[in-house]
Amino acid sequence: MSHNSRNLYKLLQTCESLNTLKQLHAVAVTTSLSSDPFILAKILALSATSAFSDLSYAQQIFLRIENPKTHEWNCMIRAFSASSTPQTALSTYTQMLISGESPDNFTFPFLLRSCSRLQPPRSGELVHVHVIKCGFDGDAYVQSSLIHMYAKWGRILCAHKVFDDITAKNIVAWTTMINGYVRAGGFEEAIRLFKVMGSENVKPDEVVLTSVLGACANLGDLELGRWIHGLLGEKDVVFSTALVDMYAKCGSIDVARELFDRMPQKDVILWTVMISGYVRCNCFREAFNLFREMCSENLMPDEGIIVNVISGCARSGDIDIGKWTHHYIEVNGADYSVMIGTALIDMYAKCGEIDVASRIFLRMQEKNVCSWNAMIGGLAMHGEAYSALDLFDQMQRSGTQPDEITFIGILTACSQVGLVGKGWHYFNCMSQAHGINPKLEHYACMVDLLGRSGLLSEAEELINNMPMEPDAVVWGALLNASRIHGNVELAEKAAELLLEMEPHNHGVYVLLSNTYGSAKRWDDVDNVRKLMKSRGITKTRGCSSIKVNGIVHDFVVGDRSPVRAKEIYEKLDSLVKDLGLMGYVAKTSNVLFDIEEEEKEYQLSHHSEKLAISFGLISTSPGAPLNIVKNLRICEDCHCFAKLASKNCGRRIIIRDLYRFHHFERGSCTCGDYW
DNA sequence: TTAGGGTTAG
Repeated sequence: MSHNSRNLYKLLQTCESLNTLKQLHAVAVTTSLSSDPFILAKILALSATSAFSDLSYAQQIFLRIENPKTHEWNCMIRAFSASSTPQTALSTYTQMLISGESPDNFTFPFLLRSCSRLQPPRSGELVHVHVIKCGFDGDAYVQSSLIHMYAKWGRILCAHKVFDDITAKNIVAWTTMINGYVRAGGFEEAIRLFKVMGSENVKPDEVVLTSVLGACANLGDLELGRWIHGLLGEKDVVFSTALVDMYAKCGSIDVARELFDRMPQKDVILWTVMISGYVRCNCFREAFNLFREMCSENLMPDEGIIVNVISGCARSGDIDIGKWTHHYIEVNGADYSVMIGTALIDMYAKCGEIDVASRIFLRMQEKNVCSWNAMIGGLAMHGEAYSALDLFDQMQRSGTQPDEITFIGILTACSQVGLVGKGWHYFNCMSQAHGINPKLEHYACMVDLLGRSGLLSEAEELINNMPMEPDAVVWGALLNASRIHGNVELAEKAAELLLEMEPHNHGVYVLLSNTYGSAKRWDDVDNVRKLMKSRGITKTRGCSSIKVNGIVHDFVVGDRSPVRAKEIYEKLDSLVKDLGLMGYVAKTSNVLFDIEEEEKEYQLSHHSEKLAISFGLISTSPGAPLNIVKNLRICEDCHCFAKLASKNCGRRIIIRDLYRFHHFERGSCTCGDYW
């Protein structure tokens, strides 16, 4: 190396921006120093893989290298492996082989990283064969890269096979394997491996412990999580973020917040973790406050945070914040991503604005299975069963493969309109045509569908033939169906099993009691109430909220204090009267007390008032006349007034057909409000 | 020049 070359090389080593690099490159060209292989290789490396890399610039340089050696090829493969087009790394590798250069131990880790980012198996398996042929299967770096690739593809057994074949496993191999299990949802296995690692005297570091924290978070293993915290304290931001996430997911949201506040430097992921922690704990106000705090600090929220905030709105039913966030996206960014679009569809659907959800869905350029699922599920939730089924056909025509969530939406849709035959068809289709084995949730949907349609013995038979143990949701569906169809015997059986599983679930007592009430078995009603009392179980009072112009109005059963209560109840009385003229007769058999018919009817209509208001049947806007909104319907079971829409104020209205509605609170019908 | 770690939608 000449004196000039050495000086230029030194300058290149201190180069920190693309501009400087380009200037130094110009110097090299004008002084003919670019013919020096060391100089050119350094310029190539900086343009291809540095923090300020420019891939097309690197490609231009590479093309001018006459006979690139393995080192230069590696440089390009490495650059492509991290680029948005990882498949280019593979074609570069092929060109390298054609050019006559051989891969070395550095080539494969880059190449395998590219493969891990592509759909399996593509060329990944072929690269694995090359690894073996070239004799690099004993290289520790290559082995870890192979484990990583298979694990990322979800082929955890292949990954484990590679792992098992390593005679001297280093900490990186252990970490890759443990993390592979965490990604695949094998949390217990991850922790088991971590313990084996300890028994083999491999000292854990913060990287492997970060993965183990992920397993603790998902298993709710606060004890192990705390132990890890005690072991390392609060290391770098990645480890500390995993700690915050672990505490939040284990329910210790306050500890998570303390840690978050203590962090000297907060990056976007840390903010996301804290906000999503609040959303998960149903602390929506805190989540939103933190989101605004972040925005006010001029930190640009990324996709993850926005998705979190929107999903918080979907769950809390706070459409105002949802719309604010939607507006924020429209103002600050152009098109929204698949994830944000999907979250918006879900939010609008759950907040009752299915038309807005549909418009967003139609506008989305790119859709994945989640987007279709959100829309199908949204339509099903709104009782638009046939639209949901049509969309399912469209989805298949578009080439998107349905998954297990899709079928939950489809079966829910069938349940809405009592499509028993179609329900069976889709249920069977799942495994036969799509290779998806029905899970507990699908069985619960089928039991619900059959049960509601009056096919109680078929529903019971399905439960008896399930390949897994039925859970509380499945028995709950049967109990509810038994209540609807007045089958006391079956209701008792379901309730008994349910109470074994969930002795404190007041909904079970309510449903059972209602079933006895329908059968006029007042002594049994009384017994259930005594049982509840002796077990210290109290029924939470039914409550609905509606937010009008930023003010939340709560309507609790029997509470007559809401704003404009007098007007509302007067309106309601006239509504009930009109309904009577229209031929509506309240079905009072579900009311539990052995009271006069007239009194029952009164209770029913005035229970319904809060729902009528909640669901927008009666406008409560200040100054606005109390109008009855169109599309009034009555729930045959619980007599609520409902509109052809649903709101997710912690409750859902599920529509079966034009004049038959059912009002649910996550699995148990709130008809139980009529105590 | 090479391998391992944190979040997020249905």
